[in-house]
Amino acid sequence: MPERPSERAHDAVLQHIEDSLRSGEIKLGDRLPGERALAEQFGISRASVRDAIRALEVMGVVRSATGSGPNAGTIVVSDPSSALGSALRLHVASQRLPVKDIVEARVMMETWSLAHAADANWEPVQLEEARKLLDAMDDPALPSPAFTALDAQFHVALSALAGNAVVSTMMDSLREAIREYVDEAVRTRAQWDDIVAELRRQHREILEAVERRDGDGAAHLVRDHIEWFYAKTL
Amino acid sequence: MPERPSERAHDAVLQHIEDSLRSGEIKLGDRLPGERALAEQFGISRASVRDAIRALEVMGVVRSATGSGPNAGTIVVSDPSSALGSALRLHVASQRLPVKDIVEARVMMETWSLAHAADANWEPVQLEEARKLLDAMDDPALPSPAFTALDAQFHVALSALAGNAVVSTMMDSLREAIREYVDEAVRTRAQWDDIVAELRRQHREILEAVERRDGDGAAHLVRDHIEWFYAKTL
DNA sequence: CTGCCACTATGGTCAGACCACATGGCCCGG
DNA sequence: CCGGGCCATGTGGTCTGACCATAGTGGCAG
Repeated sequence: MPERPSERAHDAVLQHIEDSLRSGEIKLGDRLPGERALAEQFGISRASVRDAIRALEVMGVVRSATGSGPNAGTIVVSDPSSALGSALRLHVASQRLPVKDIVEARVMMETWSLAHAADANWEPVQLEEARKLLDAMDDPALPSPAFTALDAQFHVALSALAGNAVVSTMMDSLREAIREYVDEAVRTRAQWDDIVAELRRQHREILEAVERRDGDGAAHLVRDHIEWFYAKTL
Repeated sequence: MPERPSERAHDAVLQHIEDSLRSGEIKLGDRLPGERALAEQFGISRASVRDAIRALEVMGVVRSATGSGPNAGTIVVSDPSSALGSALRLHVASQRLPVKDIVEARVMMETWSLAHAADANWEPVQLEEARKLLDAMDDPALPSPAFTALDAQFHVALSALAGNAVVSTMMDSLREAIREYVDEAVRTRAQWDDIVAELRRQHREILEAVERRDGDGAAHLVRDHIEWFYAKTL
């Protein structure tokens, strides 16, 4: 198999980073060598190194910052949610992925999460944080974008109870992908106050179902909750 | 709204492309202007344009090719699966996303797909293509990587029956994220021939359940199928 | 001891050049 | 008139070297 399809200069860096990540040689929070150092190390130009870094940044694997000190440079983070969210958002924009399917997928994941949360081992503090989010959402003076942001955090917090990082990450991504879409729809919506009141009620109801370990009940409630909201706004 | 959070030079291009995508000004299959043209158009350097193009490429929104002619240049494609798959693979490598959760998420999506496929309107030709994949997998001389590749296609074809682009895309991504992982496990596995024989049997069984519109049956079969396979190999 | 400021290392951007590649048309020979 | 080979052209890919903006750091002066 003498195939060498990846002669691209920056692929070498990409491959090396991935291998180092897999072997544990570099891990979350570590700083990568500077771009100039990597360029010399691999015998390629700094521009090509930047290509690789850019790719990693888009995928949410690293974060770059200028300046000096411990917070500067290229640091290994792990933020799959926003990375996947951005990608999905663009594919929604290009009409490759219908919004309807996004919502449907979200219902699938969220019902699954709550159904499984009933049998999972989560810390009571997790539920408490979700409740604090609901308390914050009770503020009548809250502008709608702030409300929807808290709403997103609440749903992510709930889905995290199932203990599956992939599912909650993807849920977060889906939400992020259509966030602007939803905010725009909400902004032009009359009767927003009435909708918010109903959302608050439904949220409390869902939280109580989770609290009493009623997985099926919580799943049904959240399905109705999401579908009601999207029917009302979109 | 005097906010200018995006001072980055390449963000302007990114934003413009996204807007053009959303407005339908550019659509799938279109060619973007050349990098030099874009640089002049936005008053930035070609390097910054390349940063934006690279980001789009990583997200699976465009594809770049050298040379001239209709197949060269930067073309709008829409390949979310491989893009999300690559990103997920790296996050698995960095141990941010456990393989166990990937498999669990895959079970969730695939059971959902088959359960919904029973009520969905799919073309009989879709089932026929899935069957052809199974026929190809009957070849006893098939090397294991080719078998698992066909297996992946079969599962994607099945999940496509539910008619949800987001779910089948994510399923494909999950599969891609742990493909090398699975292939490696399979390669070092004794009794591979026996496993393949059982996989073939289960595949036919699943296909038949879908064919007779038995959604619950198909869902249960595919759950057992996936969990059996991963218990056997990983 | 304190506050200011130059120094330094980082990523971000720019400019201009050359390379590898694929096409399409031109030219020349048949 | 036709066919094949060759080169002009335009594409992305890479390289070089420079300068800018930023943010810690450490020394220096008060």
